[in-house]
Amino acid sequence: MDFPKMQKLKARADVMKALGHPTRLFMVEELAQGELCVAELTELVGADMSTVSRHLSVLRAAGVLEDERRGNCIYYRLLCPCVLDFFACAQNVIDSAQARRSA
Amino acid sequence: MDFPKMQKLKARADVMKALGHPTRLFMVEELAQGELCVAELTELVGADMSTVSRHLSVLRAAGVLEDERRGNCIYYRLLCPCVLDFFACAQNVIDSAQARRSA
DNA sequence: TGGTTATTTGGCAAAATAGCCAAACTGTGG
DNA sequence: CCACAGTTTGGCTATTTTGCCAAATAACCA
Repeated sequence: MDFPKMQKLKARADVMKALGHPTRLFMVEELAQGELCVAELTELVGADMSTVSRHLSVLRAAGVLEDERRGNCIYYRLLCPCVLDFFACAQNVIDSAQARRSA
Repeated sequence: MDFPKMQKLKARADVMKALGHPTRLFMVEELAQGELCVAELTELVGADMSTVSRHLSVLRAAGVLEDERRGNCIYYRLLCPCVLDFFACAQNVIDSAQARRSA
């Protein structure tokens, strides 16, 4: 496999990987309805704020979210709503597997 | 967060996570064009066959692939082609981030 | 200036992942 | 039955990820 192709694969995999954690998936779902600050997300997630902050930075690094400081708070926003389509497909994968197991 | 919701999130995250590796992404791309056996995928990937086999089992466990034995060979098939849409979206995320950095 | 709130970062330990080798397993054909 | 090709699994180490605490940073207000 040549190097540029490899890099492209890695970049794409990083986006998927960023979404490959329950907490991060949850936060993306919540942010689909509008921006939220770290404190609000921390409340929703129910983990340490430092943990939430780290998850957010993973999503930001992957290009999924962007942040904006307003006063004391830092608000996070969903950048590419197309990632929401992942959820439906992932559910489809799960449901199909379930149906296959039942059959 | 209640327990059933948590489990649903985890299941979806597992699908994303399964796709969150360059080698696995590559294999899914190749399998989009038709089934391949482990030996063929090993040749394409260029890693140890045991490594390829483990990656395939991750994708199978996530419900992305299914396998079928025919004689000596085990063929893997893509189950939900909708995962291919992930690729376009992931590229979109990457390109948008790139554009933002340039601006 | 100092105090307070919101957030990130450093540091650490536990857990998960990745990759290789070697051994085991599965079906084929003599 | 044996030998062989294709595949998976056990076992190991190296690396990465996760999550908490504590300390640092950033912006507000008095």
